[in-house]
Amino acid sequence: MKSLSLLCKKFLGIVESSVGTGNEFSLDTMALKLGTNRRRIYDIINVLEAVEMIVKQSKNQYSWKGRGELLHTLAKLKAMAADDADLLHWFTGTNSGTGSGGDKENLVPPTVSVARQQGQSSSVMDESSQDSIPDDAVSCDDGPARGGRWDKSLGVLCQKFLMLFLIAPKHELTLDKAGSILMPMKTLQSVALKRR
DNA sequence: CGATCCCGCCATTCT
DNA sequence: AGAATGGCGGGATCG
Repeated sequence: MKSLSLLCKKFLGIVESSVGTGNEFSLDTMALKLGTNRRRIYDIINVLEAVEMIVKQSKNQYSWKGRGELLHTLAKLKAMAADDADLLHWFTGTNSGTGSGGDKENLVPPTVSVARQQGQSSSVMDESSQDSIPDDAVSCDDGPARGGRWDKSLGVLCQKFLMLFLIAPKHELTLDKAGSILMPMKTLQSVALKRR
């Protein structure tokens, strides 16, 4: 009764019925309505934000974009994944897990480069042309939809995970394989810097 | 018993 | 400094 998946379903139910596409809602309100603490809401929001169903407006404020763009978002993620040579090689080459055929020896897990941002405000958006939004006021740098902390968050991890799924043969993936690709290799330094 | 998952402490990163 | 975020260890639960 407290699973994250159930919480997420309730979240969607509430946001779709009492918020409506294009409207805003506050994190606190959702926590209250769901009878849970803020911490859990962040988990849900991060994922929904990763698939662009939610957009952060300001602190504590988010807007519901609906499921309308979901397919487009997935398509963009898939395109980005298909563009990553290392990633493709990782799947086609010999390797642990779903072994298929074989040539070289073990490959070094590629570092999927999704939000390789230098600035901030990111999303899957990248594509090509300078399409829509002709600069203007609050540019992409520090618009209302802040983002300084987007990198290395549950959000990017979520997008990367989806990318793996989207290009995986038969759309199947083992947790071990996903982990080996998504988790950056440890170094003595990183281990030493571990908390405590 | 190993694999999963939830709770919530507390480090980070904003205002 | 206080508030907003969210990483992550550890205990609870599942199969």
